[in-house]
Amino acid sequence: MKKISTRDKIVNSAHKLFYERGYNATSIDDILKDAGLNKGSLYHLFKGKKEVLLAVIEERIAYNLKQKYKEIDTVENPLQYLQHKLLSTDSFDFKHGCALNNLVQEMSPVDADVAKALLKVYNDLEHYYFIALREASMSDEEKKALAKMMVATVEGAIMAAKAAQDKAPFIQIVEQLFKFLLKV
Amino acid sequence: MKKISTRDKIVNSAHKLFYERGYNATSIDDILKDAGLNKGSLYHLFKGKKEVLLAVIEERIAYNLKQKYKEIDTVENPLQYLQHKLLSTDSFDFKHGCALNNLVQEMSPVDADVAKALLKVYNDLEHYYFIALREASMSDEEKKALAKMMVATVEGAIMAAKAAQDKAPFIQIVEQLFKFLLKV
DNA sequence: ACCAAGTTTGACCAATTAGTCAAGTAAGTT
DNA sequence: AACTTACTTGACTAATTGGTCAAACTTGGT
Repeated sequence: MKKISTRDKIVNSAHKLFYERGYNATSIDDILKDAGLNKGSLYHLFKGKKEVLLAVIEERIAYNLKQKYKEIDTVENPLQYLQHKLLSTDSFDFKHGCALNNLVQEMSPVDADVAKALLKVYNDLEHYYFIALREASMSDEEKKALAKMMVATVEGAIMAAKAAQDKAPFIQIVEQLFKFLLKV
Repeated sequence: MKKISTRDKIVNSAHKLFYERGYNATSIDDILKDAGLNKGSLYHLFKGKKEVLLAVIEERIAYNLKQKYKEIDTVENPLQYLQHKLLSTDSFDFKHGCALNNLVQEMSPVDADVAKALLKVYNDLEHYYFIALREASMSDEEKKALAKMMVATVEGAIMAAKAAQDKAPFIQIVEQLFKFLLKV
């Protein structure tokens, strides 16, 4: 039974609620209620709601991505590893989609600071896909372009699942994508 | 100088603002201010904010999609036509992304009625891509799966452009996708 | 002109929003 | 014990939220 710092309680609750409801639809009071804290504690630690969001992006979303793909450059068959990671059952929550994607949609056009933080994570994501292509016989430029497309397809697949509120489209699209990759 | 009905003024303003800011971030007062109308007019014509959203989805987003792709089953080279439509400069606003996608992200997990209306449009979108594949030498099942993947890739490309707040990633990904399609 | 239906006006309401702050408590340092 | 710093409490504010409604205005039919 380790005790969780006040800061972590806030960032955890904010992460969860921003993911499930979106940034605008989550109030500070919602976060505090979920975390079991009072208002002053939050404003003692953060300048405001936006700073909480930046912490969520940098300390949770970026971190989770790193945890998910950190082994990809040591693994034997990285493309297969990637496919397996994507299709493993708890890979993502089809109902709420991709935490990164969700925030990009909602926030990137609206706030430059947030957009910058999100773009950094997005670039990391593309980089992991680039590494997954290291065995492929093509130039680095081509790998980069292909990785970009793969990320787009997977993110689009998550969105398709969200539109249908059903995981099936996601699986179908990812399988189609990898069927494709084998041909090239 | 034709005069626009009150209803159309509301739906137009709502469509624009929902697209630019999102549903939750747009207040009824914002819509009314943009439309130059008073509160009672809106509540005379609509039950509430959600009904305005449903009108936007069914009368604007679905309609615009239809307008964009209605010629695709008569055109000579439908795949090339699709590519051209996607890459034509005013095809979409990279800053705000895809109106359909945006609403799916924000609303589908939260409201079943809205999710249903959005899914219908999403299925139409996939159907247009399916038609664009009519010349391809494969079974209808394969075409359907491929069309699904193409939609996902294009939607993901829009999201990549939104993340970067720059149209370039979108163009790159769409080009990569069609380069791919030629190989198969 | 008269009437009834459709439409518009804008003040009003209760609830919620992000953010403030003076007062209190806990925890370490000497 | 005395003192200082870090943290927590929760009442408060000003603004905004979606929604209501009685009164006023248009409009078209007779």
